[in-house]
Amino acid sequence: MAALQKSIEKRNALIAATIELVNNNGFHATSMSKIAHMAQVSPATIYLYFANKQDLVNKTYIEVKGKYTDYAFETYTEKMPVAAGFEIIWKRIADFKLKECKYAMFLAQCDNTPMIDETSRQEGIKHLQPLLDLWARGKDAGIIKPISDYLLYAYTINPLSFLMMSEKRGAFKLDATHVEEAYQAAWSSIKVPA
Amino acid sequence: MAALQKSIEKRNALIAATIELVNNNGFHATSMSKIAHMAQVSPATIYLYFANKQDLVNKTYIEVKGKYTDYAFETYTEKMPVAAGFEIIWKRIADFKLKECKYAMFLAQCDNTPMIDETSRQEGIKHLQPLLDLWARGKDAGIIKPISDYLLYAYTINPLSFLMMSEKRGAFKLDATHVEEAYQAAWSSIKVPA
DNA sequence: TAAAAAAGAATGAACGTTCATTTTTATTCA
DNA sequence: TGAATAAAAATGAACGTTCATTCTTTTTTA
Repeated sequence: MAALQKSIEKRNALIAATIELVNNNGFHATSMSKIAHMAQVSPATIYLYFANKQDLVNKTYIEVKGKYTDYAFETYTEKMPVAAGFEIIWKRIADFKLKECKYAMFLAQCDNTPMIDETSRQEGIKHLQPLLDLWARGKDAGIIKPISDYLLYAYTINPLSFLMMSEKRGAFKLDATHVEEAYQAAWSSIKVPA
Repeated sequence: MAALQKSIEKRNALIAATIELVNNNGFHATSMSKIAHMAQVSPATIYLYFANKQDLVNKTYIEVKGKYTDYAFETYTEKMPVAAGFEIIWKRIADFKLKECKYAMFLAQCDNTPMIDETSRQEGIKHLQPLLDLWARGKDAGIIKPISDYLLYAYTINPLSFLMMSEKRGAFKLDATHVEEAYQAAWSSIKVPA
């Protein structure tokens, strides 16, 4: 059992090192030997846990995407009214992007480059289903505009990535006031006018 | 004059090759020899036009960003009313992201990875000034919500990047109806309610 | 005919990955 | 319980390849 324990620690260390190095230097400048060095492991050891570099980065992506969606839906239940449920999910996601911004940055990089295999990308999307279901409920009830889920995502959730990135670059501080303003902007853009 | 002419053609070919290869394979998998081959030039020749790979990609970024902002503001003048001016700029940008999507994809990749030097990044931002001025006018007139320009950008312009990327992946078709819906969402999110 | 532009071949460094060993762990038997 | 041993995990060195860049030579231009 101690052996398995140790293995999981090493795997976690490798994934953590991958995230940090890719965030700071990009995928192209992140070599297997640098990942190994940061995880305090031999380069050869990586290949006991992952088939190759592509597999390592794919698995890292899926793992981080999982953390993201788990966090997003943790306090949400399907019984909640549409508007309240949306606010809860939106604010959890905002929270995640602020508090776990190393994860959010990694996802932003993955989502805007060809570094992730298409299959792994789709694997990561699956867990957003509760949000899509909420939107379907909202459209049926005439609370949310009857437009594509891609548009809804683009105007509510995705802006948070831009804001997180701007903050990371030091151009902008996303404090509690800004978060509330951002939420109002998000909700304004998709709610059916009274 | 023929010599200079030829030089500009080669430079353009190198920049076009860089955009295409980076879009398809990412910065990490785009080698100088592949760029040279696609531009029908010797690898050594690249170094007559650019100091090194980083310089090549920085200059490509600035050039593409210039095309983007030139296009965005082409039909806009400062005399226009706020709402009309915003609609014109927004729709020009939407147009650019749809019609010149190879440029838009390249910018999305640059803006979400560490592949561009910070100085080149800031060089590229400068040309957005007319939009910032328009927003200042709109805030003064009580037409646009008095919130940070980063929030305004995040909720109006940036969603177009996400939609363009979704379309590029084949998940979504951004037709004229969707563009109009997206514009309404954008404007709803930043206008002061009546 | 001199200068500028371009070329292909060559460079050392760094890459991802594999290989031959060594170290660690778990199991077996006294 | 403790030495013997087999299996698993981990290693550092080495592999062939590819990289960005430079060097020397050739071609083109003025």
